[in-house]
Amino acid sequence: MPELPEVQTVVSTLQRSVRGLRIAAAKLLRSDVLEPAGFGLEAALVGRGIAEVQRRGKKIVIELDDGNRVAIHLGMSGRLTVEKPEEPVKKHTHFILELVEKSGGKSGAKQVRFVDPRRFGGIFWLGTETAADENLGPEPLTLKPAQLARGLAKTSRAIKTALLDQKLIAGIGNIYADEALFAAGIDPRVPANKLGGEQIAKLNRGIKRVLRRAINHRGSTLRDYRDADGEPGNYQKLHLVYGREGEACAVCGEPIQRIVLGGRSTHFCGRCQKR
DNA sequence: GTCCATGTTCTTTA
DNA sequence: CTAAAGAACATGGA
Repeated sequence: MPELPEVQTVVSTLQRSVRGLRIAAAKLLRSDVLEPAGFGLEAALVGRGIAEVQRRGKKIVIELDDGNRVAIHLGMSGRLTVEKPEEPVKKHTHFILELVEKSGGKSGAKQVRFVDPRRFGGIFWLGTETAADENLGPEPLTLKPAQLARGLAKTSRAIKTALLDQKLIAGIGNIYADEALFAAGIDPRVPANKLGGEQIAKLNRGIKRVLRRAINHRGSTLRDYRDADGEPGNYQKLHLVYGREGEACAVCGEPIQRIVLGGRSTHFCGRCQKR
């Protein structure tokens, strides 16, 4: 469920509560969520401080005070939440980090817990060498139109499908692809390499506008998504096409259509979005 | 029971 | 060989 705005919100809430803390314990409750398989994750983490928490595409990157990094991908149903150690451990909890103040104080211990029922997500040990970047295209919030144009020119897939390709642009998923195409007034079925320069510029602005607004509203909660404090997002209320099949388009009143593109449901307004 | 789901990767097809 | 299309992964909710 988490796309760039949701992951960014988790990272922001996490930064506030765990940056600078020391890892007192680490428990991997389900080893198959870890890559590389069999890596000594717990030993590598215990005793280290958390230097920084960052986002790259849809990945959460935790940087330790020794320069090593671990990435967490939430997949479709994953959550990374901060909880008190005495809180009951939820079903499908695969990993727990126990954190304490660096200056000894045993009070105020907290845990970061990774819960992921569907297990499409995972934990990736990056060490100091592996780039968090691997297989990821540019960040959409700082993307330049010429960069976007270069990526889109390389493929004849429908623009909607191309936007979901993380190697082309990192962080956009099914919700924001539909919303960005509506914002830009572009038909999701148009082949990516058939878009004109003006349309690409419009799309680039649409992507940024939609993602920024979604971040301001703390992401979209459809079912599973929560930030690190357990709070849902609000942007789902402002979706103009996603999940609104049959409802009147907010701009022209035409019913929103739903089709399937690249195996994913796709929502758009047949009147506002042109080829 | 059926269908669908905020994602990615592997396999098959053209 | 390569790009695109399709299937698969695992769980739960409607």
